[in-house]
Amino acid sequence: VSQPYHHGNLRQALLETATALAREAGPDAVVLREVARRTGVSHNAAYRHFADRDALLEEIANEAMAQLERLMLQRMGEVNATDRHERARRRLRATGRAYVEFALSEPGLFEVAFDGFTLLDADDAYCTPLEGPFGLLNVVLDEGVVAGVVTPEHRQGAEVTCWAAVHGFAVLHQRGPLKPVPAAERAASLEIMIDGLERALA
Amino acid sequence: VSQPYHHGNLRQALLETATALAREAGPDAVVLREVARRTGVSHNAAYRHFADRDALLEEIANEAMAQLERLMLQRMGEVNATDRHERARRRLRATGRAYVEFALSEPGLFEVAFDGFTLLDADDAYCTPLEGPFGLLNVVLDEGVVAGVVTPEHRQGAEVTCWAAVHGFAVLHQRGPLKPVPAAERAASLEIMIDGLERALA
DNA sequence: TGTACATCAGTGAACGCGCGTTCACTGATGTAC
DNA sequence: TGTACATCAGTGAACGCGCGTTCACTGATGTAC
Repeated sequence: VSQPYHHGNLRQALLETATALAREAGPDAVVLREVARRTGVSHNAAYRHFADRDALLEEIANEAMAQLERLMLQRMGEVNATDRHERARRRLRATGRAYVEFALSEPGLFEVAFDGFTLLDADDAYCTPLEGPFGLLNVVLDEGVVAGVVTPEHRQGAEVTCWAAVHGFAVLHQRGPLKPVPAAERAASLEIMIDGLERALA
Repeated sequence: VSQPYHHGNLRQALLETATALAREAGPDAVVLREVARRTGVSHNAAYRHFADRDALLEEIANEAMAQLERLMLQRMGEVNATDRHERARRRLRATGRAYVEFALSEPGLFEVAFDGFTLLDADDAYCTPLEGPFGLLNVVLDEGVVAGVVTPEHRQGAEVTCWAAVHGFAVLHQRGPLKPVPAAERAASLEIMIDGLERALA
């Protein structure tokens, strides 16, 4: 037999295939039978490792969210200004830019990351997420207050404003009516928006 | 026969049923066979009136977009300030609020309205939409410039900033991670965001 | 005014597709004695 | 060191589902003469 009966690390292999499918075409493309096919395994083998399709999707979503966070952290880390004020400003901007960058360069993963919430009920417990991209945004905003980039009065609710702006920008350009806007113009208009956000927070 | 063989206005009836389905559960719920079932007609009768499922969906999407625009116009019209500056300010705010109001009160239609663009290719011709909700936003922003609510330097790109903000706000609360935020808190945070946008434009 | 006939609107059966999930199974692995 | 046996991982067939779309049809309508 060319392939051993026991795969060895099927769980990981399935996750990778599924992630690849998600990258290519979003959540709907993550189809159990196709994942199995591509991994070269029978169509029901996945049930040894995941309760059902939703469980598999959830893991991909978590990983995607982590990737988004990692990119934000990386872009923040690339800021090398020494001046405290300037540094906080740039880190704030870098965070927002990274969010949009991820959404537009990995549309499938971005979609998967935010799709799980559809199942969420409107009257589920609301736990302020201190972790993840949202948590990171809060950190950077707090830095902004300390460095004088964000006025204390404008700090409250700033998370939502900033998040909404970058998220909306991403969605409108990724799969919305602004999809045909050329990349250069899109980049310019993102800078304009971030300028505006800075003014809103100052 | 209780029902006449010829329906008389089947096209309209199908559209209404389909819109009802879209309202209840979004684009995926608009299933030809279900539309036919609910309209009390054979499952393929729709093909006399629509080329295919996509054609039907597109009509619902257009109608949904028109409804969104109508709500925005209505809320703008309800502003009764006489002072020019105050009036422009309030109309601007009302426009944004109406956008979010529609998205959250008619999530299914809102989703349908923006779903058609998924098929759009990234390198399709980019025609600045002078009509529709986006056009309306531009009108209100121009009014803002005249009335001194929006600085001329900040007018450029303001459409995208404002649109992105309200759209992101809507999406995050409608089917995103902010879904569990209670209505009162959500309303307050929307006002904070609009305050911020005003500062960004001034 | 009456009737033949073209046209239109709706029907019922069928095609082809693909999915998620379950069932009873078989092949491989490793551990206790 | 060798072997019985429990356990685990993967298989193949099948179930039940529902969809969009097409085909050849039939029932109703209206118009030309």
